[in-house]
Amino acid sequence: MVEDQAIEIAEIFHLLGDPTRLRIVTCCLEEPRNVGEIAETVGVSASLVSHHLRLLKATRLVRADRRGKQVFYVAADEHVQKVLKDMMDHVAEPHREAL
Amino acid sequence: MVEDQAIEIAEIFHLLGDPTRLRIVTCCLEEPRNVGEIAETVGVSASLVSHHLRLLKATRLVRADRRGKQVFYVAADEHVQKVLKDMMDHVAEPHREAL
DNA sequence: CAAGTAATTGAATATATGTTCAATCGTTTG
DNA sequence: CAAACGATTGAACATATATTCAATTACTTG
Repeated sequence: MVEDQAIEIAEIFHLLGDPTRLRIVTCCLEEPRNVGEIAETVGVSASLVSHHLRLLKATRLVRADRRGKQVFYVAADEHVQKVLKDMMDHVAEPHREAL
Repeated sequence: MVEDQAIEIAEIFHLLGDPTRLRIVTCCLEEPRNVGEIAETVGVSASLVSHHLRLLKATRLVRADRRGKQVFYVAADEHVQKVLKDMMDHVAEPHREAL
């Protein structure tokens, strides 16, 4: 893997590497959710959610869609879903000791 | 996703979210590589590689195997490979503008 | 157009983190 | 056993980052 690729991919992993941000992404993985919903679901302030969404949007991990006063966010594509699913499998798998 | 899961998964993403560390993991993805090889391939000091490998080992993303003076490291399981592959697909995909 | 609601922004801060350098440890071998 | 080699460790430091709070923007509606 060349360094440019590594930097680009690491940037995405880095975004998913914060618990709050990860929960924000998973919150709008299936269907668009507005900032208020996300904030309540994740259990943090709308301000914090907005800060995180700005980063996620900048890297195209989510897309924004304003409807009146609210802004709805949804996960950008299916790769994110696959990555998350693989990672959940990884965590679910029992640890192998002393191979 | 519950918070405990989020924290555990985010911890792994966080480890892959640093370019140097990501390159270290990909370096020993196919076959075991010793610290010196990894350091030369990635282009950083053995000390830095060792620091990163300690974190990666603690989260079971890599496993260590000493052979004489050298210590060989290899990626822990196939989930990491799948996750990396999905992410490379994601990056490779052309960006969709103005959907 | 004023009030109210939803979301964003910016500054400030406390904390976490990547990297370097020197010292130490574990192993082999002369 | 001493020297050499590979790897690890710890301290120190500069930088990055998550979070909070207050102020501001965007939009709707009375």
